[in-house]
Amino acid sequence: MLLHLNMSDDRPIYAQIVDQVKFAVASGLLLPGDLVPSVRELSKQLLINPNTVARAYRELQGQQLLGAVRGTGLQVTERAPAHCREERKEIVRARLRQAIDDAWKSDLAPAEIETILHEEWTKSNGADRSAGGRGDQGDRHD
Amino acid sequence: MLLHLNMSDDRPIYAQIVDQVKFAVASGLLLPGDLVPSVRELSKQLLINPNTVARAYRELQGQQLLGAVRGTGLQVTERAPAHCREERKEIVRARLRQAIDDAWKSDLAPAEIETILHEEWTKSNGADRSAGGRGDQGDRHD
Amino acid sequence: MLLHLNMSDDRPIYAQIVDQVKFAVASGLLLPGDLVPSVRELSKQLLINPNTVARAYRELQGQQLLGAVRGTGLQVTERAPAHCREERKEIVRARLRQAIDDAWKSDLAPAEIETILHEEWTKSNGADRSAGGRGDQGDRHD
Amino acid sequence: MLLHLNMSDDRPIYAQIVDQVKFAVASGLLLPGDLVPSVRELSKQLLINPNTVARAYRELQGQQLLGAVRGTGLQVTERAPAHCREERKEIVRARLRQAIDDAWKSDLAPAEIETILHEEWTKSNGADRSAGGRGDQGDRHD
DNA sequence: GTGGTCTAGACCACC
DNA sequence: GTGGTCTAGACCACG
Repeated sequence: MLLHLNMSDDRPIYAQIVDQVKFAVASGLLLPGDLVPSVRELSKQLLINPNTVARAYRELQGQQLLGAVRGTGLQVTERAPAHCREERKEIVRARLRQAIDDAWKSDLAPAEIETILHEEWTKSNGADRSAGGRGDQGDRHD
Repeated sequence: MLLHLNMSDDRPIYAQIVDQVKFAVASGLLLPGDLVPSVRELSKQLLINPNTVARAYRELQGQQLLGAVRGTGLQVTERAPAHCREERKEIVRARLRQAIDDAWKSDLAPAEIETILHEEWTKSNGADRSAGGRGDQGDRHD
Repeated sequence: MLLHLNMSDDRPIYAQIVDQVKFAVASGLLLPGDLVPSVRELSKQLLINPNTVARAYRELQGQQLLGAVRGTGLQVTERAPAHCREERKEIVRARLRQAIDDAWKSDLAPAEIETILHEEWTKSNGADRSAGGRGDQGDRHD
Repeated sequence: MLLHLNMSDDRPIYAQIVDQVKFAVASGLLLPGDLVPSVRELSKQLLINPNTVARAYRELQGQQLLGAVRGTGLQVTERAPAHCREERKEIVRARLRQAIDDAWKSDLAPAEIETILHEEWTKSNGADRSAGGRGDQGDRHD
């Protein structure tokens, strides 16, 4: 399934959907021209109200990441991938900055901060990652 | 002034107060035994509803970082500094991990992530920091 | 090609077709007695659903701008040109009035409005127009 | 009453509200810092569902013309007036351009177009206008 | 009191 | 079938 929610997350459902779509676009799972699941279908998949899905999609349309093709559905726009990748990068950077900033403000020693940074980076690096483009983690391209 | 809020921040005011106090304790600005400003006084300083301050203090009492001294006010507990420092460290670590994780999930190239990490760390390191405790490092006038 | 659509326009496709035909009639590109393309052919040309074309033609028949000729197709009626020209004029007038009205309501200064009016008129006037009918009204310049 | 709807208008209610607010801001009826009517109050005034009002306000927040003050209401932002005035101007200009363009495309004679333009402008100019700033139709400029 | 989120279900226009 | 609009009513967090 393309999208999946985390009900125990405290973020609003609609916002999670927005983010999932952005993720999918940023990572190339959704390409320009692809149709996203219809409001009704996705709401059935996720067991939520269609309005909630519709709201998420509306938000994405407002940011011009999705475009309506009348009577057909909603389509990933041309500009979406660049936009999403850029946004993700900025978010990562902002989070990082804030974390580091907080560390300083909490009077953690520089060495201590650097240690944490290094630890987390190697840890994440060690985890065998596989994601990206069409083909997912499956090892076949039909 | 000990605390300052950011009204345009999207976090609840009471939570901002909680965090500010924790910061102050973690960084040694507030030491065990110090009295925090009274609900009434703080609410006047910050131009907010006394209930909001009260709620923040209640939260802090619940975490046993503040303790009531009858007829006097609320004071920082003995266990607070260690607790706060530990908590800050965990928060920093968690944020970092999440940022890195998101980077991976967004299909950013490892090199790209590492660059951002490095950039932000150097940037923060370059900024001449001065904060921290009382007596030993600071020249505060209150 | 006689008609061309703008899929990214927010107006319904069938309405766009209706308008295009009216334009063509108003400007003399289509004269009374001319046959419009068949539903099947036009839908193939424009890559749209035949139902959509049919709906547009139905609308035009309803306004008596097209008439069915049994076994032949739909042809432009005698009354169509005058009707279309009149309608276009009214639409232009209405749009203009609304734009000016909005300008007033928005508290734009009269001078400001007049400037915009003048600017747009000169601009459009400068663009070397070439349109127009067949035979008699030929290729007019200014 | 600050806002009023036109139920016979075919535009969505929420969009009408959005526009009304923008008008009010552009014309100085609402100034930065002013609170707009609460969702519940406005929905009662206009006899519509609170959700509909909320949606309009959400849209305005998305465009950063309104900002939430928690527990208090929604406030006109600093940047709103300039933004709204600019937008109105662009809308007027776009409508005008489109009307003129359509006129050309319909093969109306230049003189004819100019006549219409002139007629509508003088007509609107003749109507004794009064609007703008606080004080409504009073004839003073503070 | 304020706005924000979500559900449930109706009706519409378009293709 | 598609999305878009609107209503009605519930629940939550915040001040």
